[in-house]
Amino acid sequence: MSVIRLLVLGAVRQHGRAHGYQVRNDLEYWGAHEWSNAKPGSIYHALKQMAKQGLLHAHETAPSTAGGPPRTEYEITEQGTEEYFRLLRESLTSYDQKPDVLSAGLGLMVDLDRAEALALLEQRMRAIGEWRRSVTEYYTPEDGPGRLGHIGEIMDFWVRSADFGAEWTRGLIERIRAGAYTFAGEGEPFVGVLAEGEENPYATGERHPGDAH
Amino acid sequence: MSVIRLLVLGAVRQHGRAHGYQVRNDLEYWGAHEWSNAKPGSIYHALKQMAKQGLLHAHETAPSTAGGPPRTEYEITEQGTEEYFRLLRESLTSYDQKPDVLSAGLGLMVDLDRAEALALLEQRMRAIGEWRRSVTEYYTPEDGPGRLGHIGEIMDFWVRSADFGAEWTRGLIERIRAGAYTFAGEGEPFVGVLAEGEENPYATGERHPGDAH
DNA sequence: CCCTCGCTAGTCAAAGTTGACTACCAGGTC
DNA sequence: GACCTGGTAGTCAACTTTGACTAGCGAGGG
Repeated sequence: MSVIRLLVLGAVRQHGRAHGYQVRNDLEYWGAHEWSNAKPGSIYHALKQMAKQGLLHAHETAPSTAGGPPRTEYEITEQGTEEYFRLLRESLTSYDQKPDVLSAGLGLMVDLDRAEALALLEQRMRAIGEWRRSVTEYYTPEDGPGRLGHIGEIMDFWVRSADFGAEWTRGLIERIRAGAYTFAGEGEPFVGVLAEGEENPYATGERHPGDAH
Repeated sequence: MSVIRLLVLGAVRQHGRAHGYQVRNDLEYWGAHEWSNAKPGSIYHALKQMAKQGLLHAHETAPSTAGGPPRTEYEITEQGTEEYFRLLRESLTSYDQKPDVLSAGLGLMVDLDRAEALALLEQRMRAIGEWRRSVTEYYTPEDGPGRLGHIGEIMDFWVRSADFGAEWTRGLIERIRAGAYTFAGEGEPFVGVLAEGEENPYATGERHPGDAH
């Protein structure tokens, strides 16, 4: 499950036709550089790779109007659209502890219709529950917890994280069920990408304290 | 910050002298294959790379007693020990949202003394607080939250995750302060690695439901 | 006594990630 | 009019990660 691929496919799809730098800006607008590994190198690599695999179609265009090297524009193919929705559905249902996947799914969930988003999130709840059950069973030594010593803290941390994830998901489900946000097929969609030339209110390279360096 | 490096250094250090397969088994014993990218390829790669960089010293040994190809044993160098403690301290103090780093730190924190572990975790609390403050300031549009539409859910998720992380850390600090676990210099350490030939009670390739595939 | 199974111990090519670097142009400035 | 800054658009080499593959040995079944 590559978060970059999901994000890049989502960005290209919303634009219809986009070049690398636009995608890069969208991801920054979404804050993706903060919670995922969305860096220039990864983005351009993903575009090229997915073009090679037929998920995107590359158009070589004339050198840009505003300086810089000639740029390549990409369009999503039918195969790419299928892959996009596959990744998006997976990001919302699977519980894999790495929060970047879920974040990407949240940013793009409105490309689904409301009913499906709800169904996927319900499925997520079940997945978390099953994960929790299997892990607590599996890692509890016969002579009770505590037997693991400080290693047990790791498990405690996972399990409580899973509980937190479930609780948060439940809240999200309620908000969506109560009518929050605009999903596919519900009129004017939320504008999630930057138009050509629009400035990004959140774009700075600023670091936050506590960031790992 | 490479989790693999931290884990591998920690495992080699506890053994005194270890070959790749032993390290691999320790990481499985710690459950690291569940919450980090500890796979054979990564482990062997990290060993080789760190040997090249002088963090480990490699001994070529005779073909093993129990079949298989000739194996290489590694010992940690002084430089490697420094790097190990640097990574370990960083894993406990820095807040980077990816839970694998913290998990590794938890598994290895008893290599520090109790006072230092507590100080580092207090530092972690402060880092989470600063991170939270800077992010909520920075990403709150002038016309109030909600302005971000569903994209705001991503931020809500991060911020609440940070709160959860802080709360959990506080609990851990209390347990440690109350005398839980055995830290460096406090007598018989907890046995965190498998002796040669000891079987691993948690070793199966079993998948858990909800795992991403 | 042969054959398969599973464990030990690891390799390798392909893919992905990182961080630093390039080149070009516009606009201000000394 | 030379220079410097900042934005646009992207490349590249070095490194890391992934998942599938290899090869040897012992135990046990037939």
